[in-house]
Amino acid sequence: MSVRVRFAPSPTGYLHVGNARTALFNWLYARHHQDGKLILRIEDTDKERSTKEFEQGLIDDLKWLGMDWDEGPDVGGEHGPYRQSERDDTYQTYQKQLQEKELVYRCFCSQEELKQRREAALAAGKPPKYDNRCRDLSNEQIASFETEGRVCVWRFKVPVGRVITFDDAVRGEVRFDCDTMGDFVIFKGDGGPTFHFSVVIDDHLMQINHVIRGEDHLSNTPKHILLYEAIGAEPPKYGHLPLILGSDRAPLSKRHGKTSVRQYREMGYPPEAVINYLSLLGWSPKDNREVFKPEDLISIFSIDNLNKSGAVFDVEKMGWISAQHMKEKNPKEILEHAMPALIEAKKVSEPLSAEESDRLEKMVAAVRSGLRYYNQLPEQMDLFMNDEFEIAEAEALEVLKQEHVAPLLKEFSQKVSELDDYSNESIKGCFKAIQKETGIKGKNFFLPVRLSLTGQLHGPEIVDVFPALGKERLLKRIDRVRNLYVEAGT
RNA sequence: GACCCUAUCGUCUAGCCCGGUUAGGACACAGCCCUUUCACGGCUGCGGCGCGGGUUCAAAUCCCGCUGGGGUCGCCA
Repeated sequence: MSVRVRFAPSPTGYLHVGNARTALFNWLYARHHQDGKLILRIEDTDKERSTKEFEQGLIDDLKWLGMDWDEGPDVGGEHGPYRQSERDDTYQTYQKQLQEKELVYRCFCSQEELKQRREAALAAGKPPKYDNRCRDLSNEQIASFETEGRVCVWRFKVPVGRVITFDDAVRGEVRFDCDTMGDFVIFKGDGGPTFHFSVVIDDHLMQINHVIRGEDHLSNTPKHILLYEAIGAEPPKYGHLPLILGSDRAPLSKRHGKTSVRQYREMGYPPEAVINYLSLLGWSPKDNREVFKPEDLISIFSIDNLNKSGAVFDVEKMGWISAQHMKEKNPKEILEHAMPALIEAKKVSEPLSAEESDRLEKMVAAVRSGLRYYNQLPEQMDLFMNDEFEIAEAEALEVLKQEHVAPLLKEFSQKVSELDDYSNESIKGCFKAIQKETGIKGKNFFLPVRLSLTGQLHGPEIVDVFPALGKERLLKRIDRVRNLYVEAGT
C-alpha cells in the first residue's frame, strides 16, 4: 500500500514555521516513498477565523517553500472536496450513522454552564472534564430542554474502562485510560463538526495511512482512534512531532519574533534554506552533515530519525544555513532574487540595460561573501550607488589629512585613467607600480585608496570594486575625494 | 489538579535500543591565522549527560523516584 499523508492547516493566519515544518516532514515522507502522495486539506470549520485570503496565503507560502501536493483544493483529486467547509454532507452522513448506533447523544449544557463547571472542578483540584451529565437524558428531559429552546451539541460516548494504546512512530507505545476523558463534542451547536470528527472522517475517506502532526495532538489521538472504531475504520499510523519553541522554551509565538514563513520570505531568505533549517529541528540525518538541498532531504529523510523533544528556533543558525545556500549561487542568480528589494530600496529601477545588470552583478560579486538573505543586498550595495558620498568619520578624515595622500591619489587617478583591464592581476599590477613609484605601501597605501573609492574604512576587496564601478566612476570618485577632502598640495 | 509526552554544551544535535567513547559535530562565543579593513575561510579554545537512588567490575546508556519543561482535559484546530 503506498504512503498517503496529508497536511491539514487552518486558514486562520499565515503559515507558521511550526506548521511549515509539519508540512515539510509530510512532504519529505511522501516524496521519499515510491508513489507516496501528499494531500493538502484546508480545515476551515472555524467559520469565525478562517478566511480565503489566509488559505491562498498558505498555499502560496507552501509553494514558495518548494513543496507540492498531489491532491488539494487547488489541484483537485478523487477524494475531494478538500475544504472541510464543503464537506458538510459527508459529516452529516457519518453523524447519522453514529446516532443510529447510539454512540452519540445530545447535550444541552450551555457554554456558560460548562465553563462554570470546569472552573469549579479546577478550583476543587479535580479534572475539568465534562461530567457526561446529558448522557442518559430521558425523553421527557430532552423534550423539556427543546421547548426551552436550548441549543444542543452531539457528544461521543467514551467507553468506560477502556485503555487505548497505539504505537506512535516517534514515541513508541502510548497508552491512555478512557476514564480520564469526558465525552467530547463531535457536532457543534451551529451544526458543524468539531475538529476531532472532521479530521477522522476526512483522513478515513481520503485514505490517509500516516498522520504526521504536532505533539499538541498526542493527547487527542485516543479520541480519534475511538472515532475510527465507531465508524468501523482502521486508524492510520500516527507520528507526533515535537514542538518548536522560543528561546525561553515556551511554544514559539509572536512575542519571540518572526514566526511566519511569510516574514522570512519577505526578508529574502531563499526557500531551500528555510526548508533546510526547519528540517533540522527535530530531525537529524545522524551523520555530521547539515547543509542539504531539498532533493537531498527527500532521499535521506526517515521518520525513524525523528526526535522526541522540543527544539528552540534559532534565527542565528538559520542565517548560517542560509549563508551556506547563498554561497552556491552565482551573482546573476542572487541579483535576480534581490531585484525586488533593490527596487524597493530605490537602488535600481527597471528595466535594466545589459550593461547595468552586468555592472550590478559585479557589485554583487564584490559584496556577496557572508550574505545570508537577499534583502541584505541593498544595504551592502550602498557604497556602489552614490558617487558623491560624505566622509564624516574622524578616523577617515585623519587618514586623508596625511601628507603623502595628495601625491598618492594624484598618481592613483593617473594610473586608473590608463588602466582598462580589471582582472585581479592587472589591478594588483597597477597597485604595485604606484607603490614603487611613490614609495607608499601597506596601510598608508590601501587606506587612502579605499577611502577615495568608497569613502569607507571597511568594505569589500578593493580589486572587486574596480569592475563594479568602471573607469568613469572610479575616476570621478577619486578626483572628488581629492578635491574635497585632501589637503591641496603637490 | 488528573492524564500524556519529554530531558546530552547557551542553542540544534550524534551517542541510548545492543552499558566500557578523551561524550562527536554544527551555530553562537573567545583567541590565533589569512586579509590594507570588515566579512568569508582555516585552526584552537570555552562549554554538556537536570537531581537522587538502585542494578553492575563498569551507567549519558538499564530500573525506580524526584524535579524542570511542554501538551491535553474547549461548541479552536
